[in-house]
Amino acid sequence: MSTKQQTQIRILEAAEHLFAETGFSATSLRQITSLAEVNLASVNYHFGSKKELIQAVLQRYLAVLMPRLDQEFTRLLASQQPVKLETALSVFVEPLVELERVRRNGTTLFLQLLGRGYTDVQGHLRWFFNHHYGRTLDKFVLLVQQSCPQLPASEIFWRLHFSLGTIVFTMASSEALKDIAAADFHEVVEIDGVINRLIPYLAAGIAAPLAAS
Amino acid sequence: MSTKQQTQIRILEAAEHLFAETGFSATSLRQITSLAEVNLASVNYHFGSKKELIQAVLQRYLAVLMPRLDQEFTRLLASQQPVKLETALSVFVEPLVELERVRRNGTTLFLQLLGRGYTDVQGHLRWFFNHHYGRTLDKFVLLVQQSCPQLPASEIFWRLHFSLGTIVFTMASSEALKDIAAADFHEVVEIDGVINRLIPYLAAGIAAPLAAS
DNA sequence: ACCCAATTTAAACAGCTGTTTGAAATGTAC
DNA sequence: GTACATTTCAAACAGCTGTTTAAATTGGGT
Repeated sequence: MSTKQQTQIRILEAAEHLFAETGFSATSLRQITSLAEVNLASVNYHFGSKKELIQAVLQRYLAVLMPRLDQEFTRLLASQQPVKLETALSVFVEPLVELERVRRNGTTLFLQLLGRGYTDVQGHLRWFFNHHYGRTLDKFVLLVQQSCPQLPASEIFWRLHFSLGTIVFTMASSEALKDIAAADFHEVVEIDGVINRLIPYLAAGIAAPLAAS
Repeated sequence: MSTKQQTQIRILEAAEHLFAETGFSATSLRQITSLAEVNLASVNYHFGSKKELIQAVLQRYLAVLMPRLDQEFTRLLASQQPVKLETALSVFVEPLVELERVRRNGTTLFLQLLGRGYTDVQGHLRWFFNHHYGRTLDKFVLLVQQSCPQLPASEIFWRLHFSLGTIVFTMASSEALKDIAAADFHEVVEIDGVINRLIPYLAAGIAAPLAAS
């Protein structure tokens, strides 16, 4: 019993590390099992297939994060007057940072995995997300719509996807960016530093005045 | 002579189509050669390797685009007073749209390829870019710095990379986004429509007020 | 028509991929 | 300690990858 969990967790931790670093399809099961120091066949024995392993890796974080977010969205929606956009965005920070409890460097790992999930296997994660957490995401969209009543829904759709791109790309390449920032500006930035730099950028972008068409 | 070019071009056009749609590493040479209706070995004969084929695909557009951009940047830098940020960003539009001349749907194809290049083979394209077009990119950064004198250089660094992420992610998944927009908002958007929606978003994000730290 | 170079072709190469198999080992309950 | 279920393991599977080879074909210049 303890041995079984031992193996499963060894696989999960090796997998998420390699997935975040190199991407899902570029990481082979043999790389994972040799880093985890387990037998190759144990991935298929414990998880069924590589695809299901990927889902298990993501679910470990999503199962913690999404209920927390849902709770926060619901709380903000219940307040009488519409919230400020920056407030709605800031709601992400604490639940994300709490992923450190799932695992050391959990926040960075999860955000990198999210980035990989969207760019690696195109469209797959988007479907998975909408299917499992559509309700929660709808609440957030509603929150943004309330905070930007001057923007038509279609414009908010586009700008939220622009923002998703900003986050996902930044996180997928956050290691490289942190290295460049350190070299060029002698600046040491941690993951919450990146998040706190992102929020004003995203808030300004989402709430930007409409272009004169 | 005409036959040789015929084959090379058939390969390039099949390759860029598949690369844009599925990504570089997920596209096999056999997919390319069977779509192009040429022999498998002709890729290695004409281009040397898959890696060099990828570079050739990108260079076909970059060789047209980057000199045009460099010219525009130089022109704007020569003007006496600093330009508005939206002006600096708008400079990209026309050269990008002119890629339609390289090939039908050239703008979309190139931007998708750019997205793939950054997300697919992590870090590789970034190096390639800085190495070949670093001078041009520096001019653009200077332009942005002049238009946002209140922002420290390091903040501009981060925000420009946020913007790169926005563009690259949006373009890599632009087909999916256009489909969703059509289904949910009965909205027909073309590539220049996406670009024109991006500019106010990016301009507002880059010029966002500094967060109170 | 001949020659030489450029190009195309089918076949095979070694290496990697995810997955399956059946036997060996381990753990657990009686 | 014996029986049973769980887990590990080495080996092999078929299928795909990019690349190379050497022979066959094609092209243009003389």
